[in-house]
Amino acid sequence: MTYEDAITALADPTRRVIIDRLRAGPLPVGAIADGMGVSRPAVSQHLRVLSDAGLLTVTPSGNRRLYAIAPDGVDELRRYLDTLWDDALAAFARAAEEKAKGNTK
Amino acid sequence: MTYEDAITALADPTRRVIIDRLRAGPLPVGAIADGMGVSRPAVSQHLRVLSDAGLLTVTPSGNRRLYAIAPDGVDELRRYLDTLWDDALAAFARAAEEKAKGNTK
DNA sequence: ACGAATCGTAAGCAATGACTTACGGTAAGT
DNA sequence: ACTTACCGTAAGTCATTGCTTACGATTCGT
Repeated sequence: MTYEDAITALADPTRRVIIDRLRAGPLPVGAIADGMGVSRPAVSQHLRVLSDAGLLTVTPSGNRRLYAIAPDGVDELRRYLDTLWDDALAAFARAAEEKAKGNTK
Repeated sequence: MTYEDAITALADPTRRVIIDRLRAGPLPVGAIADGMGVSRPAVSQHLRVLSDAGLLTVTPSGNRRLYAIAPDGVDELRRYLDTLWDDALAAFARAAEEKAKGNTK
């Protein structure tokens, strides 16, 4: 649910492939696993991790289960990186200013 | 150098603590490691990973080495999440539209 | 010039995690 | 009803990786 879970989930290459496959829209597990190089149970486990991290939503549809990217989960991680970026820029500017002040030579 | 290295680097909790300590500005290794619960060599290894991922810059200053957050590296990861967020929103809107169209009953 | 401080690297170890095969459970088709 | 399709879970294996201790290299202080 936190951005830490999200970033941990996205750290795995296989899970990023799954996310990429869902960029165009929701897919059932079989379609996701098809031609991915890993077994379908492995994909199921990854889907579980991504769902727990809040990055995916599941909607059972009859026999199958449709997975889709959850914009809210992505946004949470996005906001963390925004604050990190702001702080980094501020620190960078401050360091440049200090350096300029110290240039007495 | 890629966003994949960056996200892998940020997946570790200890490394996120290091990043947090650098938000206010550059610090030498000793100051980063002080009171962190892990040994200084461990911090050095983490700094190496973060640097390789393009998230930190190193500026040797005499005896010490100052580490600072690299805004460019953070921005690269930020842009990846932005595109992911855009696609997720578009897919979400499309799915909602399809659902509305299918509501003949 | 000599000792202390700062830091990176090497080697070894233990824990985490990603994968496989096997199985059970529910829905769809005939 | 019975078979087939779709999916999650359990147990076990193997590679990855984060940590520690030990060591070497460079720089500062006196």
